[in-house]
Amino acid sequence: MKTNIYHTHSCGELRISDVGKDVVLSGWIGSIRKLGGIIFCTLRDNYGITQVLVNDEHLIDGLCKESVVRVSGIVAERSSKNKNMETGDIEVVAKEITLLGKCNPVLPFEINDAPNTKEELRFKYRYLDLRNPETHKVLKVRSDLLNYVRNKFHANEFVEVQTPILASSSPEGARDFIVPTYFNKGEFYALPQAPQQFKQLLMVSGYEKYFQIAPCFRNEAARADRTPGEFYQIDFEMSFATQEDVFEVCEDVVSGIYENFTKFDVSKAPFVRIPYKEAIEKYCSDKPDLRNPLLVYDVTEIFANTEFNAFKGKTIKAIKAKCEDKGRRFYDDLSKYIVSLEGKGVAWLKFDGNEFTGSIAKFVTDEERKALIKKLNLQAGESIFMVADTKTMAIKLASFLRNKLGEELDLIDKNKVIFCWIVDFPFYEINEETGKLDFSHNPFSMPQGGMDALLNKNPLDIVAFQYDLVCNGYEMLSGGVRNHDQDVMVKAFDLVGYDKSVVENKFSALFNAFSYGAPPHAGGAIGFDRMLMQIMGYDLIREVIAFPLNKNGRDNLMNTPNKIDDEVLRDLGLQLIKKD
RNA sequence: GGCUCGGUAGUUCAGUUGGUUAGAACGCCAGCCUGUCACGCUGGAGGUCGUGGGUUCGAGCCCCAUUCGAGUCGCCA
Repeated sequence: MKTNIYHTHSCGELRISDVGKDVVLSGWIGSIRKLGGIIFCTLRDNYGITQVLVNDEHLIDGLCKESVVRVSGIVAERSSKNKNMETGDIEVVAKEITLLGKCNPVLPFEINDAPNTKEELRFKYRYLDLRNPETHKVLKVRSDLLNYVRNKFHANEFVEVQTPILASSSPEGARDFIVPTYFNKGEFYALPQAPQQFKQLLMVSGYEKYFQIAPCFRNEAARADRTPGEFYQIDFEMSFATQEDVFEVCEDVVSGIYENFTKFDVSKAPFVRIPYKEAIEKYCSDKPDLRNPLLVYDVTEIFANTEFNAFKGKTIKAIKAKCEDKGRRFYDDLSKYIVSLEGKGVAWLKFDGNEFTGSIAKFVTDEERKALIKKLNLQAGESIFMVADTKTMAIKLASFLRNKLGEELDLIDKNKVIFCWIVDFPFYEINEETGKLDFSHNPFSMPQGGMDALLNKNPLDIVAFQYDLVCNGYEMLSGGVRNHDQDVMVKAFDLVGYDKSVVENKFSALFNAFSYGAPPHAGGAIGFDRMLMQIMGYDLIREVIAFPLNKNGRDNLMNTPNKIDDEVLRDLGLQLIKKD
């Protein structure tokens, strides 16, 4: 703490050893407790809280809570100490109190109670919200995490490069934010959805190891765990590196982060690797929450000859769980939940060790019953929950059902953090709308087997060097070994019906660069905000962002976005279309 | 774009079958109080019940529309 006219100490540092010292503190008045002849105030700054004893009422004339003041006085030992405060052994006996910043006595909400206030109001007055010590801490932890990550990558010889914000549309699949410009009327920048192409170009430049805590922009709807508009990724790329090399770096960084920033019981590296196909089979999800012990079974074959109409010709997924104590209501609520996701409902069976009871018990034949018991290794007291639909839909619904059951039956240990790598994502898939072959993820990852696989394998059997790091059901990282070979790239696009000219034109920078000697390279990007959210135990990503946009992409503090003057529009060569 | 939930005092909320002057807690204001730390006690002020229409003798409550906010599906690596 630098001594100046405002302070000799911070509000968090005075201790019993400082008793007798003349001190000056500055900060916000947190509370004023008048006990007649004496008054206790708390003074709060960035570093802590100190109690101020005021013996003369006139010293605080005209002051109210949250006023900013300078207090000079003498440190004294308290006659009644407060063990809950770091500075609780002492107090500052005020000699002089100067108002530095006055405050309206009626605040939009109480600072102490800020986290319990309606989010809308908190964010409109975010500067007040962030005064609350609990909320205040978030941005400090964010800062520490940024620092940790930077140091970690620098220590591993990664070069930090800032890639353009004013860029052109990148093929990530989301909609772009478009920026008009005065210099080139009728043309637009796009804010980058990720620095994907730039970082690959840096590999061609020979930097070998690149990283950036990169702002990314996607013009898509928000969720509790997804910001609208902008977010940050820990983006990195390595040349002459394999998938295993990437995993090693990530496991080191991620393990370090969780060890240093959390008290969770975290899975140890190396993290378990699960092929995409297996993840879909066992969990019906490519981002399974492994804290949840429930597995999904495919029972389509068992019901191949069923008389139950809702099952006929459908893919049927089943989950078994112990829930003897649950009544009819539990099963009905699950069914409602599945219906809300556009499913048909949940078919369920209770098993007492011999017989089934439940919604579809009367349709289950003796043969089907035996097959179910065998396949699911069913025990007395367990129930079976089933969803039947088209294959895609059944998988989706089973995934939601698995999560919901895990939550409702309290099967998820909140103190655990379990990481896994989902690997071997399919390179191609059939586009459900067009019925044609399409890329399943991004077209820049390397198909396993390279040109040989593209030429000789069934495209739907080709898997990519494409991987996700999943943690407790959240996708924390996504990456791949990139395709750096022009010929393989052209062939990969050829299989989905794109001519060489499409690749040349659409991704000209990268494609051209690869004709001048590109090293094999691989990398990924960690969702920074989402990881911080989890580290700090929040369910809302907005909590860990300084000035978050709301669900609709608005900032009611700064009134963003807003209309611009007609004159500005004209200068940009833009015209608005009036809505009907 | 769909579905669900919500908007009542500065804040967080309650408000019964549609029925007198719309309540509580916290905060604010005033007074009392010399060891509080969620201080305590007494009193007071504070409301266009999101907005607009409708039904009714009568609407915070019922109906329609609209707006704002949240969750979720679609979407989004």
